[in-house]
Amino acid sequence: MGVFVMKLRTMNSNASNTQNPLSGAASGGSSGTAVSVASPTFSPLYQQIKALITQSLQSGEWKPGELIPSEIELASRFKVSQGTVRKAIDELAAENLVVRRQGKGTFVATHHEARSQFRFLRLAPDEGVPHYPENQIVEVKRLRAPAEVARMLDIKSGDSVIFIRRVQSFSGVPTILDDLWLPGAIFKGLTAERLNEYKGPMYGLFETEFGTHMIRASEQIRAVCADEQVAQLLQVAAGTPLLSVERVSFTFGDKPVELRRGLYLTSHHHYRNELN
Amino acid sequence: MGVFVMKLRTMNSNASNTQNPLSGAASGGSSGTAVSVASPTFSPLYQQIKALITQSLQSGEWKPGELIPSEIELASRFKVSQGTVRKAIDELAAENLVVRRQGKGTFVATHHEARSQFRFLRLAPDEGVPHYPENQIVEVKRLRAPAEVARMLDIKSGDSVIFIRRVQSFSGVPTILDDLWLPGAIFKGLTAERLNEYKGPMYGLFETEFGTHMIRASEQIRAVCADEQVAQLLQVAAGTPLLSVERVSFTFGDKPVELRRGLYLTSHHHYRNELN
DNA sequence: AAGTGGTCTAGACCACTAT
DNA sequence: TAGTGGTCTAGACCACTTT
Repeated sequence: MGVFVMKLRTMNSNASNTQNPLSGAASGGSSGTAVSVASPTFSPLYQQIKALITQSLQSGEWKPGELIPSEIELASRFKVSQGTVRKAIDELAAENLVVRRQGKGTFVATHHEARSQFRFLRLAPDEGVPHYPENQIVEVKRLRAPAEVARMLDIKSGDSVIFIRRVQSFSGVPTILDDLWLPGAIFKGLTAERLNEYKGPMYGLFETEFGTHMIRASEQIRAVCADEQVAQLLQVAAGTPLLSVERVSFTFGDKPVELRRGLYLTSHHHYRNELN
Repeated sequence: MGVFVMKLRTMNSNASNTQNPLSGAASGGSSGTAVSVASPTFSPLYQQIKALITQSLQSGEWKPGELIPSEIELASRFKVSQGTVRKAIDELAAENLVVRRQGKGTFVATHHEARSQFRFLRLAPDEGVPHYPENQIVEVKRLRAPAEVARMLDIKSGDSVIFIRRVQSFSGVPTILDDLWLPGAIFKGLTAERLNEYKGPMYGLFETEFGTHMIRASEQIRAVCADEQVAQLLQVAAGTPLLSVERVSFTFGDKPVELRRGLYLTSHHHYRNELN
């Protein structure tokens, strides 16, 4: 591994420390590692280290919830200073891929924690504290991906996808109707039983049972009116205004692995967003 | 100023460098400076420096768009290392209070820049690239703050507030109806003429003309139906579903200085949100 | 007491911009 | 050429957690 990093180091004119007087050698288009440069842009060492750590996260060398090696140990492994490892981990922590705990170590982020329950659920009650809703699976079936769905999931039209429809309720009041489309190749074997058995956030199940960790998502929000079918499922009058939240979720490598269309009843809840 | 920082330093058991062997002295509840501890919690030096820089931003010592002193100069002024100043500025940059430009320096953030035009405007067209909308001021008047508005703006019920109603259009199509309430004490002299004369983002005008820089905002989003009056202003049928976006904007010191209720037509646009 | 992340410093060199 | 922010290192000590 040391040699590997040395290689990386020489890929940039970045050898500033006196102990490693490797110089010049602007980014050569040599072997095609994951970190190799697509453009001849400058890439600092800590970014390369970050990429290496991310690879270990993706490959499952360190699993969600587990402790990763200490900064000193990683520095030794990669043959860089602790400060450089620290900066790499700083960015990973900012992206919620890992969680730092002073005195204990750095842990792989997981969706099985109270802390991250509301990271992807932005609907909050107008009054009172947020609660996690009850789930009711309405339907689970396999189908062939329509063109639109295939495009969003970056798979071929007609490929197998798993369709899930569920209703989420707060204190027994139906509030969210979700339709999900998941690539069949990744979520093979996902059934209504498994979804119903599982108590907790769906992304936790995906992470544990299918090895797929959602790391970010992109949402498009619109206002729509409930049609007859939706109105019945949410137990409201047809024509009731609803928030339409279309989400694409991504795992490592910016790979889309979930398409979701949520309809939110906002009579007593709202979608919360902080602009910074 | 040097003495001031020395004081700060001794407020924590934080004097780790060998050149400044000030020791112990756990946070005493002494004099009430801006940085003084409300709770006896540990506050690192760079946070204190960050607070001092923020004060200079708030006081207008460095105005929006201007260059602030270099890291080395600030380090000298505050009698700390460049690395400590750097970490303070890193956080200010992450919060969009300043902008770093390699080789040029660090600048005070401003709302008069293409970069930040869409920081507080999340409505994007379903197809094509985002554009900044045309403004049409419908109404500007002074009134006494209703209880609800006063509560949100942290002023007294009945205090003077300025009410603004405007319509924003994309390519001539009315899409956003905004109602704004601003504290009269801060925005004294704001008229329809000034709003109409001014080309560019409203927050830029607030920043330049009223010395009030919005630094963050909190939004609550719901789905509603257009009533008769709204429908007429947006030139749609009554009952059309609209996004209701209720925003409270804050300036330094978490002081609320704007209440805004936007109604967004989402037939050909959507509210974009990235979850990380 | 030992190990972890968190802070702070000092010094070197690199990348970028302006003069 | 000089000045700025950006990266990298090495070493010290602090705060927190566990043994």
